[in-house]
Amino acid sequence: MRKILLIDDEQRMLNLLELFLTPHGFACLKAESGEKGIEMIQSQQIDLVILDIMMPFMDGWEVCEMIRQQVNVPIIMLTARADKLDVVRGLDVGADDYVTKPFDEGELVARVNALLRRVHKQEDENTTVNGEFILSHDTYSLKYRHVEAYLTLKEYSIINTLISNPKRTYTREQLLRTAWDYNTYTDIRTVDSHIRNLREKLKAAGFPIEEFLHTVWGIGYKWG
Amino acid sequence: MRKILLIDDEQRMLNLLELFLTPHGFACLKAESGEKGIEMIQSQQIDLVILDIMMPFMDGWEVCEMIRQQVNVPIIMLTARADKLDVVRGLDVGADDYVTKPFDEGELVARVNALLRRVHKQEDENTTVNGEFILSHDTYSLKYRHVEAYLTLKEYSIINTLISNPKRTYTREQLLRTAWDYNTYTDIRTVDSHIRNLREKLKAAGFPIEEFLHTVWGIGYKWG
DNA sequence: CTGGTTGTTTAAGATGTCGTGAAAGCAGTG
DNA sequence: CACTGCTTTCACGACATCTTAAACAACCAG
Repeated sequence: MRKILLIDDEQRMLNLLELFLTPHGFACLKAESGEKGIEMIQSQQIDLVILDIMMPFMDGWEVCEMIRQQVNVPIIMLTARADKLDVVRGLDVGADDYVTKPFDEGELVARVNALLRRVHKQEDENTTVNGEFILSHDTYSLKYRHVEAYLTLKEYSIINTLISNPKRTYTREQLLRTAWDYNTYTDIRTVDSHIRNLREKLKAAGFPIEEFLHTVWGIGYKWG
Repeated sequence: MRKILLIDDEQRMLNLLELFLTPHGFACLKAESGEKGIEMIQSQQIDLVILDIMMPFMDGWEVCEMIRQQVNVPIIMLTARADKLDVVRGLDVGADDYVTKPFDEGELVARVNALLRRVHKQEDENTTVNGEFILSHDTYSLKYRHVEAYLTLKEYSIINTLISNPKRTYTREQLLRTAWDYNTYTDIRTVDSHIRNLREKLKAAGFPIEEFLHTVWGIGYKWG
């Protein structure tokens, strides 16, 4: 079930949005200020944000920008008028779509669905490198030309980080941070072990892995 | 200079778009059909696509979808009416933004710029640019006209210092301080060795490095 | 031209990092 | 509780990078 965070200072609007969305199988979380919304984003996994532009204290632009600095969640902005300048500014701070008030249930749900579809589609595309590799988040497996290799949790985490940003070198530190809990004190060289296992496993599956999973001497590892 | 590919079956519209964009420093390429547009995308580096929806043979939706299967270039769609269904469908096939006809120069340019900024934001944040040279802090590499040379840690540190302040001459002393730990007593001549390695490596990659990485006799080294 | 100073090149030695193998620690399963 | 597979740790040798030293070339002043 997808979780949608609603941010609006008007209680009425929060209720309306929830009324529209819940029947279509979305779980709604409500925040009546930008600050609270940002807190909620930090504390839990949100699939999509609907954000009002006109709010006291922090307006929608600021909230949008702050969210973007932290996570890459899709954002739909609520605006009173369909102003072109608004749209341009929204693109600039990283909004993904707009809904102008007043809106009906059909339009809202259509846009939410479209955006979720787009994001998840892109996600699938993002894990496709060189058109030949596909990392599947459902099955924790890496495919190369329809040959599938199943990965363990850590192997998956590591390669997910690396493959999401090809060419970028990650330090062992950084890989630890993304694949392990924050306060666990695991040996830094554990990363090496998993890299080793990955190489072995993928080579055994017949992948040309040595061309993609590289060691960057003195720094860490990279994909591509 | 950013290259924009315009795809529209009407010659008039192609010319109008070009007329609007060229004064703002964009290089325009024109294709009067989806097929030709896709060909051009395959054959060269395009920064952004402007795509008409209403076209004979292949319409904008199809073209958009096909482009997306190949490259991740940002796409702006041109639509006759501001239909909400169009927008939703566009999001679905992977368009990034819309412009409705008729449009004026200001709006078009604003949207193009906004989209380019959004796309290149990430890239720009982690790089230092000097003319045609791009030093990437994620990949520890130096690019010159799309040719990439990977650097070792020390090489990277040194060139990072130099390129961040072009024209400024750094003494070996200063370079040591920025690239090495404070309390390490390394020979001052080590800097020379790394400079040498840099020159060799970058020359081998075909960079005109002798025009940029200069020795300042009696003092040290400088970039530019 | 000459001697002293500074920069470059070369090559060999020191350092530190990486890959490997082996084994212990865990966690889940039947 | 034994079995299995995943995760973590550790130590050794190999080797890329970094450092040092020394020979050599370029530069400058007088």
